[in-house]
Amino acid sequence: MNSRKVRVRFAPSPTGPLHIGGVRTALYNYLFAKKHGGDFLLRIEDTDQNRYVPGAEEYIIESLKWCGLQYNEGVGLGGPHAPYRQSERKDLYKQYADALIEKGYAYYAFDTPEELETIRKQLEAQKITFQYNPATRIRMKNSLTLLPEDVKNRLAAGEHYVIRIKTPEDEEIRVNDLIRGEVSFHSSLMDDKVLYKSDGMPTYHLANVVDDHLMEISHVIRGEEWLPSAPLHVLLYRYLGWEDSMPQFAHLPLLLKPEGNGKLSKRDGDRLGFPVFPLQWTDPKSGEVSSGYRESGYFPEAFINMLSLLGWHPETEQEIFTIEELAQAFSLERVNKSGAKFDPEKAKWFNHQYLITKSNAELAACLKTILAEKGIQTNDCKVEKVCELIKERANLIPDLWNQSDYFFIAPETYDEKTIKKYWKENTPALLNELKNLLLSLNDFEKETIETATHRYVEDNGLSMGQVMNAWRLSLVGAGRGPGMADIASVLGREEVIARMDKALKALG
RNA sequence: GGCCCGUUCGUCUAGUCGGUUAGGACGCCAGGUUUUCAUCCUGGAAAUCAGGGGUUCGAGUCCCCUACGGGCUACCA
Repeated sequence: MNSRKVRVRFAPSPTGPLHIGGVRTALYNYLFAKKHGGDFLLRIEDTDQNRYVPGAEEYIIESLKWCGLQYNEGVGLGGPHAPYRQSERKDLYKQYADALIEKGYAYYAFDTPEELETIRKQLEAQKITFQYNPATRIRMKNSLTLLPEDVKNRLAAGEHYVIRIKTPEDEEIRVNDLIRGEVSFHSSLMDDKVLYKSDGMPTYHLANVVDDHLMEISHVIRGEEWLPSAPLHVLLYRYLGWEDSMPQFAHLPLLLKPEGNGKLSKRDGDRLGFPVFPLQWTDPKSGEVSSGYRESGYFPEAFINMLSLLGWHPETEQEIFTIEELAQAFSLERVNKSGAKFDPEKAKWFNHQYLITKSNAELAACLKTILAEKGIQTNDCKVEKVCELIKERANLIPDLWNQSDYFFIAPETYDEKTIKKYWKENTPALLNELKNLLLSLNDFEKETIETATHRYVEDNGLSMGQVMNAWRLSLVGAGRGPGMADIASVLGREEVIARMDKALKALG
């Protein structure tokens, strides 16, 4: 049992965009599979037709692709256990529900949703929560209480029914969790969950267990919200006769809101100003747009690296990992038990770490896209040079533009603070002298400019600050950016002189 | 309400076999480098290990209780 091949799955429900908690679950599954040379599958759990959201499945697939979480089998790819979409496996599940009934581990229930709702409401008034369980099922309308003849007639008449598990009355059910250790539940507190719905679809519980078994899943790595139903799943494996090959469970802690309490939700992102989704998502019904990491200018490697450390810690203090290194270092034993609050600031730091290691050509490609959107014409050589100069200053891809705009567009305004600090009475005279000096140079290479301007400062007993910062103000419009010789050489002599003239005119 | 899980600097966390000045990272602050910003370097503040009881020569580490947080409690996943 322990020597069997590692096969894990990511099994989202297409009810909307995948949020970063889901991506992390997929990531941990992926890393675990990679680490053990196993398989990683994508299964779509669309057994609830009412909650189906168009585009969600495509979104999930595209997200995994962007993150680089390549799966070996699954929706869109196929594989030996196809189909991988539960709605397409619909016919498969009924036989297992029937088998359970036959063995006496499940039963038909004819109570309508309305009837159950009424009972719930009545009990709620008495502050009692209704549970369909060993204690109450004898009072309900099901094949345990009805005459066999009656049941047969109802079924023959096509009456709506569900199939519920027959929970044992007094049994301790132990679930071994790879992250939490042994967790036990008492069966008397569990309910007779519906396994098969009246619409002919299985519920998550049945479909999940059946598919995991059929697909030979060795480890179920999923969110903590599933821990309470784990004993039900254990029971199902047992009743279906699959206990020997039951997968091992690992329930991941949840991702929490950055501030306040509660788990991270769709709303938090845009309220707090950071994405909760890997990709931008437009709600097909409301048209509401939620931002994504990709569109916000994160690199997938950085995004993945950041997520990997949210709830897991390697043995060393290394923080920057390629996905291969992550797979190598990953282990479920080192996954935390407690929920993690997401920190947008650290996410930016991660991106910066990746951004500065990118080649100038790669960054230039990113910047060129932005320039094109803005309709700015330029040449590749310049864009690459600009990227080299400003990469230390950028966190996200859009910063490539935010930190380099002045290379492409002359300043329209001049920063007040910088004016106050560096634009003195003698500044115009200095800039005019500097202008003449620049005009007299044989070429406009960085080194030439640097040598000449430095000598000018020295020969005239000036300070670097008073000359360079005023010059900077005239070319950039503010006190930021790389060295002046760099900026000037990229801008070119003509543009530099024009900007100096413009500043002299504007600031006097 | 019931059941289950959790609780180390603001945040992510190290700490797995009980003996540490409780370590790192992000962020923050200060200083340095730099013509500015950013980077970089150095330093700093920051957790009485949720609280209280035990066990022990000794507990963040083991046990119990309490508090707080979270999850689940659908013919949703």
